[in-house]
Amino acid sequence: MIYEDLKSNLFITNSGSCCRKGENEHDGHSAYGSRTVREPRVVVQTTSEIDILDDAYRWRKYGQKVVKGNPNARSYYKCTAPGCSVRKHVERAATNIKSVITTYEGKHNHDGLQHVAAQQCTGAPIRPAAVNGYSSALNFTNSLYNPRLPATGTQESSSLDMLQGSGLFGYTSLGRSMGSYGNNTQLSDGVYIKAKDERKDDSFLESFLSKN
DNA sequence: CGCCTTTGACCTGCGC
DNA sequence: GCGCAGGTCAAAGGCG
Repeated sequence: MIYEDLKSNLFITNSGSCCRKGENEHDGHSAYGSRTVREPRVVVQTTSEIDILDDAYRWRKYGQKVVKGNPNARSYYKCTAPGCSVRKHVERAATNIKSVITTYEGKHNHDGLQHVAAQQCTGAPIRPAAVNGYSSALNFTNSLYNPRLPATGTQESSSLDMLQGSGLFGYTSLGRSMGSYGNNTQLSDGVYIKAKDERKDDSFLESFLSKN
């Protein structure tokens, strides 16, 4: 209802916009405030009860911050895979509590699915706490998993197709892992991709896709 | 025991 | 130069 302004935003941006100092350092280890985010950035906006869009990778939360203009804190996650420095930020839209904006930075240098598969084989949890915290409030439609949601479904669910269609992030397969959690991560309707900078998007997307 | 979340402090970049 | 805002680190505690 309210997500007028925010609705339907799944866009990929290629950052590097902001700053650039110390780009060699990568990993952001050398500097604290490494807004030196030079990696491709993908912004995914979903309409979901849960904060976390489970994407077949394991993430460790390393920080949380309240950003200006948004009463909802933004959470910072890092991919826990060794050698993988991909980060993501998750925040709820100020205007719509159900809108979850997830920003990915960097490229996974490993196979998320296999990673997950391994996790699942070993019985290791993938996204424990954060998801669990919300799971009770969910009805497990698991729309990401189901590529063929009934057209009569909600607006949110219908948007999935677009995502699936674009193959973005290979969410098609990611859904598998999501299925295991039963996350009801629904993308808002009219999801689209916006490439700010075409240059790296492709490789970035490819990397996402190739991992699946 | 290992992994993850929480939380406060710290650092950096940017605008004024 | 100063203050603000955003981003990250690291210690402590919790949970499976």
